Amino acid sequence: MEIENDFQIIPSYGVQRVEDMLATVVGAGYSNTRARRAVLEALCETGGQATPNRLLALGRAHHPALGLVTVYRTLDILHELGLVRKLHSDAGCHAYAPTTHDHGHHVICQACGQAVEFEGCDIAAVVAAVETQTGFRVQTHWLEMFGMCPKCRKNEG
Amino acid sequence: MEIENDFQIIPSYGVQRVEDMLATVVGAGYSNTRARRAVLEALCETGGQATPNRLLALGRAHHPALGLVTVYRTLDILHELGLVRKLHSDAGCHAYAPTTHDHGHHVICQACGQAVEFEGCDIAAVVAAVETQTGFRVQTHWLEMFGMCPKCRKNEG
DNA sequence: TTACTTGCAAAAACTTTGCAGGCGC
DNA sequence: GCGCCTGCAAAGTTTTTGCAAGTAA
Repeated sequence: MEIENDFQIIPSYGVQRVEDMLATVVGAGYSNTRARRAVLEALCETGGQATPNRLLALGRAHHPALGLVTVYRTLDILHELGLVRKLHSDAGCHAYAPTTHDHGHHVICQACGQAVEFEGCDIAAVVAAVETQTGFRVQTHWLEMFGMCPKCRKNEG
Repeated sequence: MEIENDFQIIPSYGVQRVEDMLATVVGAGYSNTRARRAVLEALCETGGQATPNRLLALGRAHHPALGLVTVYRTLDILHELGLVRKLHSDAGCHAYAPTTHDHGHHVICQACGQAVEFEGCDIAAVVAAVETQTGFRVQTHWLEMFGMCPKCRKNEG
């Protein structure tokens, strides 16, 4: 199996490839344009998350005329198709990360910002406890973890 | 025990009272001002969450000259003192909710927007699985649930 | 009285909308 | 060539900053 880039800690959880995402976009009836390819390429070079502004900077390496508006519009499409998720933190809620699993949540490195999706979030017991405690009926949830990625832990000794 | 308002589903998880929050603010060395009391009162009238703009509208009932900037600055202080948390959702990340527990997360009604804090989020097993899966060392996490509150479920029959 | 606070105005940051021209198919 | 797509400009939102006047202690 081919390693895509530095950020790929565990191959099976690596960054989704540009071609796969592009195929989904085209399959949904959208055109294969230079600007959209540039955004997808940028997204795959980010280490797991990026703000629209950062995607613009990275994308311009592939397509110098790329505009910020197009980044936003492309992210809308990718979100609609389930190819990206929005990440949230107290530091800001402007980052997007590529999706790699059906029911995915992210763990984010507090040192370098790398975001990796994990699977198997089994919190049924917690949900049941909350329903009993509050009387709510829980329909969906949202979970994010923050810590240190393997690389940053190694660099800290 | 006195019921504070409509939004208090379970007494022990009810809205924190203005006086308690004010005592904490004053104890931290901040002045007891009319504007700050107005924001605290607004916060306790919201049903568990509100945006700065909504707090401004509610707060002006108590202090007509209240300005939006002061709402933001007061929220900063309350956040620093751990008295409010920021809520996040795909719909937007502009809402704040009063804190009622040490390690709190919120469950939010998708119909009326009410937010209630719950305690006892035991996700140690999930954290351990994520650490094994990704190689990250998880330091903190963040969890939010979405569903229907008792009142809205009743209204839907 | 003194220092902290406030509210206005303005700026900054982020996101969306309108539109004429360009590009994919 | 037709119609989707793009990028610029401008507008709309949300949040922060500067500052003179006001208020708590």
